[in-house]
Amino acid sequence: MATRARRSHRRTEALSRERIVEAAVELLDAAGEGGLTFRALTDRLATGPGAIYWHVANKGELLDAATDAVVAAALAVEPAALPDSPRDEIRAVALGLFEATEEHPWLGAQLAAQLSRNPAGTVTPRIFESLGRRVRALGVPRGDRFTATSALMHYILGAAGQNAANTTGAAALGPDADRAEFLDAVSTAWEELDADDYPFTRAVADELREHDDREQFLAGIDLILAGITALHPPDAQARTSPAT
Amino acid sequence: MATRARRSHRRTEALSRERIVEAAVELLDAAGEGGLTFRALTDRLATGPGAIYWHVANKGELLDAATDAVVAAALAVEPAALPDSPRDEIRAVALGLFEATEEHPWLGAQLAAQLSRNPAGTVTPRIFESLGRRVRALGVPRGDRFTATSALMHYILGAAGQNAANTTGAAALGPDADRAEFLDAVSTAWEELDADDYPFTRAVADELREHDDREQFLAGIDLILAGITALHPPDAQARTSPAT
DNA sequence: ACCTGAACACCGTTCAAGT
DNA sequence: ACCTGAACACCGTTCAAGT
Repeated sequence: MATRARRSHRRTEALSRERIVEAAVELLDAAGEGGLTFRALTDRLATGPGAIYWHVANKGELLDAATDAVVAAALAVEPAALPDSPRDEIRAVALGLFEATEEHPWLGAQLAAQLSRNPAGTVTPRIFESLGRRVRALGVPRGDRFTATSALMHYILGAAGQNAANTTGAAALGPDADRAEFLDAVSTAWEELDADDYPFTRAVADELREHDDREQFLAGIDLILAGITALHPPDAQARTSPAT
Repeated sequence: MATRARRSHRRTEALSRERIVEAAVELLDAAGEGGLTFRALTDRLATGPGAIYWHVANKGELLDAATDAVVAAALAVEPAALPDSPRDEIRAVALGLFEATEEHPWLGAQLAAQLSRNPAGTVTPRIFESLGRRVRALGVPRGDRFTATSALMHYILGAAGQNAANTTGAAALGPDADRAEFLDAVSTAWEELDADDYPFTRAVADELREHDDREQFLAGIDLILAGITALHPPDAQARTSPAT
């Protein structure tokens, strides 16, 4: 159906790693992980596969770079005027990542995959640093910061994956199906589970229908923040000299 | 190096979906997601691709089935004598899933991918039900159970993904490299990050080196449980009639 | 109903050759 | 140094044919 009007320009700019990664993100956004192929990429960039391999080692590295670019962009919003309570900042950082997985539905699965492929990569430190500074500012004692920050990060990654699933699921229902429609379908499926094996899931299925993703996500963040404060009460010393 | 001794039997059992899924899990365990191909599968099962397609719709469904089988097995350990405090049960269920991602390093990434591919699938309800029952038994009021259970599940999925990354990463270092060696390498990499951009991550890098994965994971569970108790204190009514 | 296996379309990657 | 594009090995999937 769509007219094949790509390659309208005969490539004015030279090829670069940035342009390639940018095109990769666009392809991923448009058609998911299956949409990113070297054929589609060469088409869009009006070049041959060899040119891409000059700038990028392989497809895995390209996926890593795309993931990193999107995460970096999501975290870069911070400098703008944010509420200055560490607690609200953590909520804002978390929500920024959450929203990135809404804009880029491939991101959730990719974050997990990227970690497996390249665990020493750049994505984890980025997120970890952004959260950890605020955890320190919260007054969490030195020895408890690693645990608290990890817990926040793991929750965010897990919830982001689930959220991406809902976006993808809605898209799979049809081009004009929205999220509410999809959650309604899942909720109905849950209500039809075996009564003996799934009493709890059946009982809360209707909450899935009504729930607001963002609110739900932030409620989880609040839960963890409450746990941090309960288990690791602010250390007076850490608070008076926050740079420690 | 390994002698190609597969197919020693001329297939005594008939092919079945179970046998196929079982072989798929074995291939995934042995060589990761890249190890599962229809060629390897037909080889191992001494059959042709058409036979597999008779029992399974496509590769995605096969991956889903493998993921579901492994998760179901991990959760099935429950019936055995478990500590009967809901809190300890939640810890045990969580640890069971965590250990499953250690045994099956592909599981972490696959859980995220499976959710995206088939969000209405069987894996989420299984985990959700298992955790949710204990959250109810904990005395969490009706309206807060969904949030509490979701938070636990998301944390577990995120941490499982990260843990799988460490296992995969260690394997990538070489066949005889262990986990501690890998964490040491990541820790060093973190210490070499830019001092201006990554002060927090650099400061806690050494804790990564010393940390025990399981302890760290359970500390996160405890954090969330503490948050649940703090934010949603047990409802006396729910406790006296736990079936509500 | 269940299985065989050749064939197809497509993919990531390489590399000799160009500028 | 950077790019071209044909070629290669491999993959998921199909399907006419068998039992």
